[in-house]
Amino acid sequence: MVVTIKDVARAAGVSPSTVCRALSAPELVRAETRERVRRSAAELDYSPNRAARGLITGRTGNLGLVVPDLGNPFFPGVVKGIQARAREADHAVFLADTDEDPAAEVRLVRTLAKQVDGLVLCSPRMSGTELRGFATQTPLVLLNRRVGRIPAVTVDNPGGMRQAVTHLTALGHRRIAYVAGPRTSWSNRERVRGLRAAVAAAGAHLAEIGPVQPQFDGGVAAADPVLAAGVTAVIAYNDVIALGLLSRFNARGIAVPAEISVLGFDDIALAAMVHPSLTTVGLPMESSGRAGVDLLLALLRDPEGAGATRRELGTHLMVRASTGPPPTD
Amino acid sequence: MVVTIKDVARAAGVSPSTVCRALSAPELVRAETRERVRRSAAELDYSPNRAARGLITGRTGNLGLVVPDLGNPFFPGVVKGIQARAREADHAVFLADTDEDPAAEVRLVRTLAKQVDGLVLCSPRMSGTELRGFATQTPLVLLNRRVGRIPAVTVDNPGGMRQAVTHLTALGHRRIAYVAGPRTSWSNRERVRGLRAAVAAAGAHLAEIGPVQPQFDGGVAAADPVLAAGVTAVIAYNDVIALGLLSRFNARGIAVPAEISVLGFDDIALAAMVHPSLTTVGLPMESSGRAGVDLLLALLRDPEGAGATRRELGTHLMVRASTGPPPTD
DNA sequence: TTGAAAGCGGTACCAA
DNA sequence: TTGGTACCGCTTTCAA
Repeated sequence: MVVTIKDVARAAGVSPSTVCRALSAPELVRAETRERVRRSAAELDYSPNRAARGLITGRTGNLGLVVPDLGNPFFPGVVKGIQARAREADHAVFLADTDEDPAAEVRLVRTLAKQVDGLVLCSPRMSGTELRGFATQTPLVLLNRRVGRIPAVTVDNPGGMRQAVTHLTALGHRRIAYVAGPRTSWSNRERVRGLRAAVAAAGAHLAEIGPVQPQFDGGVAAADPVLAAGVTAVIAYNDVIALGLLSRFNARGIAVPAEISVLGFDDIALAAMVHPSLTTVGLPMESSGRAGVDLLLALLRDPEGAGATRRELGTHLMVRASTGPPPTD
Repeated sequence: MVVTIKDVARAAGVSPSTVCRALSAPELVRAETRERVRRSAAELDYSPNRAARGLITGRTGNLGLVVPDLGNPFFPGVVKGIQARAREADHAVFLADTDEDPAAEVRLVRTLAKQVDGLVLCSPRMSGTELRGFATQTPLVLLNRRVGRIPAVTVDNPGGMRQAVTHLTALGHRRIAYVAGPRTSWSNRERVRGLRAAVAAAGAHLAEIGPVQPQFDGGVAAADPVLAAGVTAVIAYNDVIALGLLSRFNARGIAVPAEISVLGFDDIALAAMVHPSLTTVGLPMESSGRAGVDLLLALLRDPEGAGATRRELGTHLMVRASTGPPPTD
């Protein structure tokens, strides 16, 4: 059987109340008693049942994290940051993968909400209305999405696109393609917005392909339309799509970057491992996670949230081997 | 505020007991009352607090999952399988990443154990003694590790190595290198064992390199020693190491597979995406996860576990572009 | 078929 | 400084 507070109380010859105090408000207990209780607790290897505690304090010491798809190498980075920061603050993290299913997402949020102090929703797929509903019931922080006044951590997508376009136009590219991610993705909309502005400002020409699934196969499928568009460079919604492009170009014998330059977004670990290595816009994945937890903890301390409820983080271009000057023919 | 069973009871004009029954043992409630309760529950968007329920039933409907490092692309596959199977059985999954830290692993298991019905520990790093201790206190299933009689799901590592060696020797290779993973890894020990036997049976020669970190950089570091060993083929502990090998070979201008064949282990999604695509021993990652949950659920139903407590799953060789005949000079 | 009451493992208040 | 008691949200006897 699991050891409870009563077992410790009996072993130490005190009441459960005293055990509770000795462990969570030591200054209220006589030093001698405190020590006795602590020894008993240690001997019995006691640790309080957080769920039971949460029932009365309203605080479980647990955070919930919901992500759409752990298979997308972008998310593990965020998860790492969140876990690290949460652990520093002595909170455990419960993680749920929704498998890109908005309905499952709603169910999981509902289930999790009861057992945690607050939730971090990473790139949530559910509707803004649903999100607003949850936000009124439970402390909530969004990552990579903005909905009303819900606390959120985002990255500067337009700024990233600006850097990407500056890089390409400096190399001499004038005709650029974009392979779009899901229409429902907030990040995709932001990236398109920034891209159009940057391309227009540079007086270059933009060909928009897609949307495609933000996966390897999406990139494979987009490769031929990209070539048909007669561009000298292509920017993908994310790195995974870019890898699909590279693969298909390779299969068709198209040299990268000699014949076409390829640029990704996210800087997943993989981007540096493939050949040619992928030029990409790096996002601060771990920092995003940490910032999300910081916002959530602040929200828990001060539920009315007079403090900052928004964070926007910068991006940085990682120039690698997949981009170069356009062909000179 | 969150809606509780009392709110539903009040709305439906019945007692909390009746609400409880109407939702979890419908046959005990008159049809008319049952409907009234259900409508009220739906209107108020009520869902029971699983932690509170767990306090009394001893069943939370939650499973805990502990993995060493989500950044290793091997684990998300397993996690997917576990989540899918758990969801079918109406269980939520709480996932903790230990960041490869055995001490953190112990802490997390202890914290999680109180809030879940049982735990799946994926490739646990803690000592066998500690594992045995936990196993007596809480329902536990191990993935990729065998310790005493603790229920476990493993894959046939020696069998996978046999397939790999058969493939290489059939191509004509006689001198093969192995880049080893961590000495503490149960899987690595099993793979080495199978490999030595298979190489000996084929009358070939084996050069053992490492151990190295099971990461990209580990593979990069191992590449030069592999070449120095004068082999015509190399098998890596896992795909990530193999990718590091490919990268370094490429940088040194060594053609794969013309000059040396490279073979991985795991079949992470990435293996098919790189160029040249990676021949590798595929493990049933999702099935492992599902099987783990199955074992755990069986254990919960029948704690004495008269049933099967072990599952070993098969492996399958994925022949791709990174292996070919040895150079003919 | 339904309700009242006890209790799961804790914490918090009040009184001693 | 300590113990008794009530209660968090829910389930489960036991009676009615």
